[in-house]
Amino acid sequence: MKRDIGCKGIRLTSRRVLDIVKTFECGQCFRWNADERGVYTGVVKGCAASVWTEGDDVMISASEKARLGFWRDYFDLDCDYESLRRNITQNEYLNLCAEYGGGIRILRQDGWEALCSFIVSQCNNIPRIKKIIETFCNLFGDTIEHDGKLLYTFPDARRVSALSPDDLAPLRCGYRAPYITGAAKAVSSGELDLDLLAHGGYENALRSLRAISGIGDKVANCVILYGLHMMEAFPVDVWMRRAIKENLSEGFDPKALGECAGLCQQYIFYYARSNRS
DNA sequence: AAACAGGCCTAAA
DNA sequence: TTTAGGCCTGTT
Repeated sequence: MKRDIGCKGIRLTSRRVLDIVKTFECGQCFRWNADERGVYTGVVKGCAASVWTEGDDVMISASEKARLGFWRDYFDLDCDYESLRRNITQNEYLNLCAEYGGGIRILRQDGWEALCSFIVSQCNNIPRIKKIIETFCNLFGDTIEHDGKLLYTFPDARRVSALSPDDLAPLRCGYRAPYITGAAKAVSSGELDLDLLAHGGYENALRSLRAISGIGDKVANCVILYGLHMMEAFPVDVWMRRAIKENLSEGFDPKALGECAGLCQQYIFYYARSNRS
């Protein structure tokens, strides 16, 4: 019912700054789900929220536990995307992608969740990725209540490190199961310190992540971009490879995009996926 | 039925 | 350093 939502929400930002449908559906995250009214509900770092659009405003209803600043950070609202976008307008194709993807935010997700999620994503499709992660949370996460409903947190690395690949059989994630438990052991033991990596530079993060079994160049770049919040990361999958080949010059180098690379990648990816045949 | 899906690992040149 | 084949599973 609409009235419930109307009274409890507070304004997060404008719809021009944050397009929730594009942001949640552009493939960077897997745990936000819309109801029939278009209200998205998700759990971030143990905190639940519902987000929706009302006229020109984006509204949010979250528990007391997480202040508004927490969600502003998650949606990267302190970063000026307009100035980032100016860096790519000189190329006609990139400009088209940027126009099409206007309102997309690169979410500042939890590093461990991003790590697991993109391990699961390899050679997989989005509905199945979402299902595997949902089962993962339902089985091994903690329960929290939000808006009268029971939700699940993403299981932390310590919890998962105590599991065997066989324990993950209900996920039906196949050969990825040992990758997940192995990564959990690396993170919970401190061998892989994601907080440290977030401040230690792109190249260092890439090297450290790739040392983990099951993490190659593509997954590592996704973790760096979505989980460690380094905008120079530029994940290239089969969609990106094709889009680049068909639309950009042979000498295209994402490094030239600098701090805009990650956002630019998201625009290209979203445009390619949205206009597939 | 057989191929493919938002890769990665290993073995082999 | 690059390339082929295999891999869990679900869908087409």
